[in-house]
Amino acid sequence: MAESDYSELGERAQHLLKVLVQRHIRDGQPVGSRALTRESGLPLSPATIRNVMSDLEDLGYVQAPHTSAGRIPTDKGYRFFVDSLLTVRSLPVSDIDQLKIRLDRSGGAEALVGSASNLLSGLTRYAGLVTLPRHGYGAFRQMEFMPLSGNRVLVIVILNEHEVQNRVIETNRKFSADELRQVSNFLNREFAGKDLRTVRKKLVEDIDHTRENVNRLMASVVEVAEKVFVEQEAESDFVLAGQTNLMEYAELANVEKLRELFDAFNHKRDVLHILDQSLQANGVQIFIGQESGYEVFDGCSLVTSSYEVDGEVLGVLGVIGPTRMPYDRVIPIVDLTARLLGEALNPKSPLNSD
Amino acid sequence: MAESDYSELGERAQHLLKVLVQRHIRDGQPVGSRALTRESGLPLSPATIRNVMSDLEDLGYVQAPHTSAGRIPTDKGYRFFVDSLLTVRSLPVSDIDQLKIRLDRSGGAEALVGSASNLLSGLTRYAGLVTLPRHGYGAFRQMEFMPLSGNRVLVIVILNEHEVQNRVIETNRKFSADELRQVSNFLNREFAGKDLRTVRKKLVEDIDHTRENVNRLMASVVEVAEKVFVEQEAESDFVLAGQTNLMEYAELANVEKLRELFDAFNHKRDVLHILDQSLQANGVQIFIGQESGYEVFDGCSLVTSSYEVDGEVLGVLGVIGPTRMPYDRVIPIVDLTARLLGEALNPKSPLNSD
DNA sequence: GTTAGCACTCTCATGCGTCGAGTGCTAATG
DNA sequence: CATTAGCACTCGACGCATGAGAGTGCTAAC
Repeated sequence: MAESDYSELGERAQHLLKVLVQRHIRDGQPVGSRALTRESGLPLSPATIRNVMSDLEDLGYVQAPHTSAGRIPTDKGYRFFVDSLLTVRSLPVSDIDQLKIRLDRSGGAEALVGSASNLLSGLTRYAGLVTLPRHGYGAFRQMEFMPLSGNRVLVIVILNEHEVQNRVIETNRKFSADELRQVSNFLNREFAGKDLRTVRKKLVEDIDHTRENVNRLMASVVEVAEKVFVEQEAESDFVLAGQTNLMEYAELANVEKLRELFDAFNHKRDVLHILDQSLQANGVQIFIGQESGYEVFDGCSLVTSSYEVDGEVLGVLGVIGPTRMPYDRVIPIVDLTARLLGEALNPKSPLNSD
Repeated sequence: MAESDYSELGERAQHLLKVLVQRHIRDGQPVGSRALTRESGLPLSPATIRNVMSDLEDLGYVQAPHTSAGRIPTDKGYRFFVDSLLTVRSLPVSDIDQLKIRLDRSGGAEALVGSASNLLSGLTRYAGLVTLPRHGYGAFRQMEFMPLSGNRVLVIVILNEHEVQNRVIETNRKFSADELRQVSNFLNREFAGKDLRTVRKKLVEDIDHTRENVNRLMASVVEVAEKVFVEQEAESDFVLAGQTNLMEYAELANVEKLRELFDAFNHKRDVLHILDQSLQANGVQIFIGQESGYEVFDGCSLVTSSYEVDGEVLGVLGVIGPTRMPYDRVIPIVDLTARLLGEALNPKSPLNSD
């Protein structure tokens, strides 16, 4: 049998690795040569299998916990499995329905994201995570100002039907309610719905035509608006659901390990860094074990996908669970959730009665 | 020695119970009769102690894990300990300083509450929890309404310099911007700065008074305002910090138990119910084990205190940890945190440069 | 009421032998 | 030359006995 693949692994070895990983995913036990002869479907004796296993071990795809146990896949083994050997199942209708029905579209983006996270964790029984969507398009719908005491002004930015942000800014002088009303009228008339960059350019052009002080206000208003968007971008955050699910899995069952993991969730930094990597790529991405560069995630895998609205990537979602995970089931769940979330976030979608 | 106490326990038994609990809190082991003779300071032989222990066991204050182990306190034993035997230490200056300095007063109420929760968990190495303050006390400064599409109206409630809340509400008919302006003018003129409860009472009175002659709008005003207030009040929630700290403690170290506990934190309902009980009482309250009525908290204790501004209770804070907990240290921490939080929340406080 | 003495109980750690699973190696085989 | 049967070997899991240590309850004496 000639090697039909460029890889270092022959076809037979690949097939055996596939069976081994599948079996190990199923029951979590080390897989012995006898079991493989039975399940591989190949007409090979255990002894032959052992030779192949020995090769696989030398190449780093599998390892033996101790001398007289079967083999379990290494991270490298899992990596090869998901990259080359995995055949993704199509999702059972019941799951698809669950996702479609139970995704809560009634609230704002935050509620939506929370709901998606819950669904992910519920369907997979792992921890679900979804980053909050960036408001990359940078358009506001309406802006209002309200005078506070002193020189402070409350700026309210209405992004869409559900999202409202507010900030208190310090201006260089006191503005009356009337003045502020004028400003907001002007801004809303001229710029509502426009991209923020356009707004700023236009304002800079107009700067001579308008009275000095009001202009200043507008400038700082635009600054604030920008801050709102930038902050949204920077303040990237994610919603975690079902982290306690992870306590069910034997491979993570020692308290030490779990604590590290939970702490990582709380600090968010490391998790966000990994999720960021997924932001660029499109489609489902898989991080196995320490591949991500973080020791904490040893023994864990992340299955992620970016989600997008109108072709623009707004965020990432996914699940985190033990590396020993039924990828063929988890991948389509993550994939579909990402698509549904993107759709639900799209104000133009026919499903959204905006 | 005559019984100098009305309780079922003689003085000597009480003293021995106290020493036993203290020792058990210190090292977590069952306490034997020999250890007690040594540490009690009483001129008694182990045999005598054993007799007393036997009595204490019959009465349910202590129990023996097995025949030939020492005794450990039961929940009832702990209860008696904290009620009658405990002498609270005064807090080391370093802790007081930590609390005073590290309580973050720069942000709004939410930031403050988060900071308090962190401090609680940091100082005790248990989980800290703080409910968000009810806004029932204060005055709202200003209210504004903004029409959105359909029957939706954006309601903005400015509570103080830092707190601005907004809600999107669904009204029974469409309001024009002018109508809404009238409404907010009316509300601000009549009620700005008034206590929210007064406002509500006044509004309810007005609804009878003016039902006939004033237009439909006014009725809607009442309804709208009511909705905002009610939602504010109902949204009782707490901020949890350092839950992973709990994974350090041996008595909670099995994953099963921890999971139940964490799930309880997530669902919030049970925890909130217990915290509510503490809302009535003033001063530090202690819930030991299942006293609270929830099985989940077996093996755990909550030390809570309500916090108040100007004599009005706004919320509850506390820590949750294993029942085997150095109460003499934890109690003053909770107590002081509650007082500091109340002070930091008080807009009239000289510390707050409002 | 208190105490010394003693038999008893229970946990925990240790060591030992056995079993089962699975391996690596070697020599035989088609 | 790849494949296979056979076999000795290794390792973890389990059950069992054993002994030490800690602490108790009971009884009889003080």
